[in-house]
Amino acid sequence: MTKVNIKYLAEKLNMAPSTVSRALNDSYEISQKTKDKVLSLAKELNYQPNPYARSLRAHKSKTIGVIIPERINNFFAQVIDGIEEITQQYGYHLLVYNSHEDVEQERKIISYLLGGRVDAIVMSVSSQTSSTEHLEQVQKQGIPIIFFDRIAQDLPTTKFITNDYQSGFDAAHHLIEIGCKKIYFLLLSKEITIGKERLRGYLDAVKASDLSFSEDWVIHCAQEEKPNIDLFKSFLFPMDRPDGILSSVEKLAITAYQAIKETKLRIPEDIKLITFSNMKIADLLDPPLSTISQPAQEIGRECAKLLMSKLTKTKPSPIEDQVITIPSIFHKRTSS
Amino acid sequence: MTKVNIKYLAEKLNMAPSTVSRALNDSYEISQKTKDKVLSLAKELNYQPNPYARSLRAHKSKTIGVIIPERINNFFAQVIDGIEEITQQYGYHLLVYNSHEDVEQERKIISYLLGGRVDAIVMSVSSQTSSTEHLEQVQKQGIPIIFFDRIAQDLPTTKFITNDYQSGFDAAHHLIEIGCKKIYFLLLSKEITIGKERLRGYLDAVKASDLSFSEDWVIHCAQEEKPNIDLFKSFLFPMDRPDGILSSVEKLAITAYQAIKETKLRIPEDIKLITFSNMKIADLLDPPLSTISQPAQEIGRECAKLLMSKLTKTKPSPIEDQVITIPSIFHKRTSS
DNA sequence: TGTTTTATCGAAAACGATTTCACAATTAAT
DNA sequence: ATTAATTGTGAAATCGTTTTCGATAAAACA
Repeated sequence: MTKVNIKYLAEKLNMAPSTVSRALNDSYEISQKTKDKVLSLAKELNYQPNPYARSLRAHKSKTIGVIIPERINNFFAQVIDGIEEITQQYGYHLLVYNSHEDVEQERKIISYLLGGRVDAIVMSVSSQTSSTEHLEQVQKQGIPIIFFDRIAQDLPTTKFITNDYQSGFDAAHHLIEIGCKKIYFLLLSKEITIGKERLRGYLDAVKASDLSFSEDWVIHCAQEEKPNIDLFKSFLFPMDRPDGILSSVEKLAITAYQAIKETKLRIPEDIKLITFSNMKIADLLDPPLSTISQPAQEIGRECAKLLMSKLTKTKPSPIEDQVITIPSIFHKRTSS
Repeated sequence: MTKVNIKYLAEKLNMAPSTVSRALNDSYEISQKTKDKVLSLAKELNYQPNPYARSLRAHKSKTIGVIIPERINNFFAQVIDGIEEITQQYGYHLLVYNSHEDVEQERKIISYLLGGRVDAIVMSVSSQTSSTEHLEQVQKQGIPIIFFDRIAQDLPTTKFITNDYQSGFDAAHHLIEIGCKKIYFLLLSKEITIGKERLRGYLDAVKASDLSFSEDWVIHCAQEEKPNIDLFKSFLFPMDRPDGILSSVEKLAITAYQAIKETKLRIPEDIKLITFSNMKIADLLDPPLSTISQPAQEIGRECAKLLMSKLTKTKPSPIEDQVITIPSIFHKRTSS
């Protein structure tokens, strides 16, 4: 199989490669007759331009790097769908990486992307990420990087988040209103911004009430499921157990459901539960789970729109340092 | 910002670019002293090789294209995690595309990938895909392509599937054994292989029993949720409703659960249900849902292992035409 | 008729890394 | 002491496109 490239087409047509290239790109300098000849042969031989030669020449890869901390998660899957929906219209490709909530992995991935493999990066940082040197590096290299959901607050760039503080406040307030006296907050990591913001909302709501809040209502959970099950059971069995739980991430709420099932406590009679989650089937759980769901696809679309507008402009304006908030929606179901 | 490339390093070091390149690649032809000088400057200036220049030269992209029909789906997410786990060890990157169960999209994606953007493709075809010309094209171009789960049967390549026939048979048999007299089979599309195989297993189990099977037990569903809800309700309300349902894909089982909820029928007393699904939380549904779950990550790993072994060999042997079966696991829960 | 536009195309450089070939300089062999 | 082999490096070609810079011929103008 001889690979069909521009030079090959040029030979066949008895023309210069430059002419063929221009014809393929519909340049005004080329006569219609020549264009027709080139295009027809190109189609006949099924010519496909080499993207790497192009990228090398143009210093553009038409590729976006996407880094998420977890792939088996509806929220992130929806965000990527949203990103793809837009980028695909502009002929951009998506290189997707999973950091598995691991900073080291995240650093490695970033280093892969530093050589110009992608034109921009959109990411949600791992729950371990506290230092952001590796992310600053990206900016220094001149590669646009934007964040969503779990953001690197200090980096001067655009970040898309939901109204985490407000949602945390509202959810806690709701639990208080329906009679909870002791509301635990499940936290995956102190590092990530969303955790902090949701916690802040919860704290303010609790403190604004006349509940006797204590520091140990905030539960610092592990990444893995096993230790969390044990942890949850340890506070569910005693007499002074909580009567409400607000989970800052879906994963922990699922584990809590499982732990509660084992204790024979009833939801919502004995204990009420609300979680941040983009699960599709919260309705079908036993009992249906109250959730705060994020506009994931829209977040993805907004990220992509911003990047596309920046990247396709000939005069590349820098990405503003701003935080854009897209509100979440609270779905009250039986669990609360 | 001056971009630091090999030529720039060479100038700084007063050496030829070729020497620098060789030093960076740890060539035996270069003295240790020179290597040290080059490496230290490269590190100092944070040199990153340009992947596109490399790819152009080497005719290799170190990139794998992954095409799935649905992103918000645990099965496919797990498969990709499995693929990434392996490919990442070899320094390969993943370009991920969602065909949204649409052949046209699928064709478009394939055409993007034809120009040598990826070294290989691993995919699961859309439920609409009946003709496979576009997939043959890929092979003609010399790009290895392998399939998993939803395979293109006629293409001579390696395909990874689960024991769909057997699982279909076993699930149907199980429903018969626990007393079902009228078992409907939910089919997403006649086109896809897994649907056909699972259906075949179901049919054989039903025909081996003394149930009075009728063609209309096989329900051809739509892609969207709305019409399916109506469709399901239309056969759930009448007196001659089924007392068992076997769903060939998760999505349809979820919709069925919702429809059943609206009819006030009880699961499993009035109607029993089993589905193919990789849902993590089948346990937490109301009632817990019996599933046949596929070893998704392992499928992904096996796909990637095969490709890596083929691609990293200097003497590239062709990919065999074979079907590799990795068995699913049946999880009996309350719904059956 | 002579000069300037305009239309159409080709030659060659460039993108950044790798590799083939060649060539010194040094060391080993005869 | 002369030749052969070895070691370390540089020059230049290459991968496939795009683009700059000309070049030619035809058309338009004076």
